[in-house]
Amino acid sequence: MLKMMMRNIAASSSSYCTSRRWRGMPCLHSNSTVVVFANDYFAFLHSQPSKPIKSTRTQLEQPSPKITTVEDAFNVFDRMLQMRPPPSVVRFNQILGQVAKLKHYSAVISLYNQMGVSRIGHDVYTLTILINCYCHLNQMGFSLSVLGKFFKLGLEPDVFTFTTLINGFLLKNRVAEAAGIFNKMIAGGNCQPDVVTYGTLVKGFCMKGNNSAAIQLLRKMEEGACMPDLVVYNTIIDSLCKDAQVDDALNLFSEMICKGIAPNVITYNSLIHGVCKLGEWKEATRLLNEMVSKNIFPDVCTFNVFVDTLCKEGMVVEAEGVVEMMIERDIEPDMVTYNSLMDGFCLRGEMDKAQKVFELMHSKGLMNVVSYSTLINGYCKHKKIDEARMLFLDMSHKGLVPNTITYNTLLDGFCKVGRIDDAQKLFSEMQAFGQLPDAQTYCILLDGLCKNRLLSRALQLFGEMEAKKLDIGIVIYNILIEGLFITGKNESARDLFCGLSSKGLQPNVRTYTIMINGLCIAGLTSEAEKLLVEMDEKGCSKDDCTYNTIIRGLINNNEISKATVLIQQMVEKGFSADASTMELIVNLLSKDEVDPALLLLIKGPL
DNA sequence: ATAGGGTTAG
Repeated sequence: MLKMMMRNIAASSSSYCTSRRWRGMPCLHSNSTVVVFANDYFAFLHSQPSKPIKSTRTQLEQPSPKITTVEDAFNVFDRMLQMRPPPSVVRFNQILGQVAKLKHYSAVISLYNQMGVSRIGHDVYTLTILINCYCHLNQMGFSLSVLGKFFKLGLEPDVFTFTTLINGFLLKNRVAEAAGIFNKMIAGGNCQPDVVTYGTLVKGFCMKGNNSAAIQLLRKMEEGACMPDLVVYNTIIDSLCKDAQVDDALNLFSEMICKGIAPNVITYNSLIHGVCKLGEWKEATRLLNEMVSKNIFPDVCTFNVFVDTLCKEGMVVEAEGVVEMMIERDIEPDMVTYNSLMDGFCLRGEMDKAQKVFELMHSKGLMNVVSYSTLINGYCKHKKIDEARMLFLDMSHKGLVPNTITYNTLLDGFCKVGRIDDAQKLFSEMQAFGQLPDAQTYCILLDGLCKNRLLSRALQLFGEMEAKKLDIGIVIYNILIEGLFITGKNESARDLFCGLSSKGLQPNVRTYTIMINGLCIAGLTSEAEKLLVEMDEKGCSKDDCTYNTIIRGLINNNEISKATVLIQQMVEKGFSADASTMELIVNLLSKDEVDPALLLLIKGPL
């Protein structure tokens, strides 16, 4: 089996380079890095003992039957309500708590209402569970009215209650209110925040992308307020990893260990995810080795990170190998696993295989909104819009509610095949069904309108965005500027660009590239070159797209020597010519208009 | 005895 997998890897490795991360590096090299990793990884896994199988004794020792479904809960609850005298509120709380853990928050609320009808009393625990459910259902208003109930009943909210509320506000991005409760706790004296309260706030900072504030709070905790625990460290380590600050994460990781706090599987999963995203396979393997040497065993999440990373690098065959290994090791692949695999096939355009995974999931009863969105995305990206639409209709029949991401995916699909009217219909439809458009929705639609040269409709949409007081960022202006160039409104494009700073916005690398492209097409290469200088001055570094754009622009305007200088610069910086730039260069070479050494430079040593 | 914070996929 392993040998078979190795053969698969060897056979498939040379052609499987779709990595964006290693763009600019010779393809073969990047692949061999991955293969080295994959070999190490597979060999490594086989050399490790399996995770100890849970003894059946502990299962027998469980005092009460565990509730695994909402139906169970309703049945047990019914029986309890009929008992005379009724069981204590503690028993009811246990059921509510378990259903809440299953994330069936509205079920908890209806169970709670049944308690009320049967005149079962409730206590601080009950109400705290209730608040938590309303928080997760985005109904902070009800959460607060439950808080009012405390006072009416003469109950004292405790640190659990306040922490739950703080978490609720943070989930809704209402940081000020969350901080308000926290400060009142500190000032109040009788209910001080504990490590969970601090941990919740740390998470809030991390969600806002403010890692340094999170670390500051950590330091404050260390000073004595209350000692940080593993969860607090995990929160920050994960956030650092998500922001590609893996070195900082690893430093914090060592610091944590020095303080005597042992990492767990979650810590390692975050770190492995972080290094995988950077393409650092060796480091991922090292961490995997390290965790097992500490008797921390990879779980479904760990494997999913590897499956997903391999899929995103185009190595679906290898990812399938990892899935087989999971099964071998008694770790059941879950929705996340299959969704990643499906996405991997979609990325490679192997839609039949993606469809097969989808059907497999269906037969296992493992389908969620993400599964549909992923496959819809696959079909859209390959312009099979009708298949995508069918799936979209099918998911509603299965009782799955399309979310904003699903709508965005399909919207983009319609736009990319030029079906703008369908897109705008869907845009109204999503709002009618209560799915709020987000920033990305507007970007997709605006871009669709611009790319299809429907500038007046684009400007109308932009007007709506302004009227709704939406936060209009640089990405939206990039789309508009490009749209103005596409429709030949060069002057307006330049005006919009020049007016950015007055709106408090900084052009980014994409903005400059769009400007450079537009100016070159208009024949204004010297102005485009001025922007290149401006980028340097403003510390906005050029990417491969910028280089390809200016080089193409110069060649098309017959400024070959200037183009040559930039080609050299591009290669020195580790970027490479894309297909269309390459075509232009090859064309020049055939006309003897450029130094043949240049081709070698671009293509690399033959 | 029962309640609150941390990991993976579109």
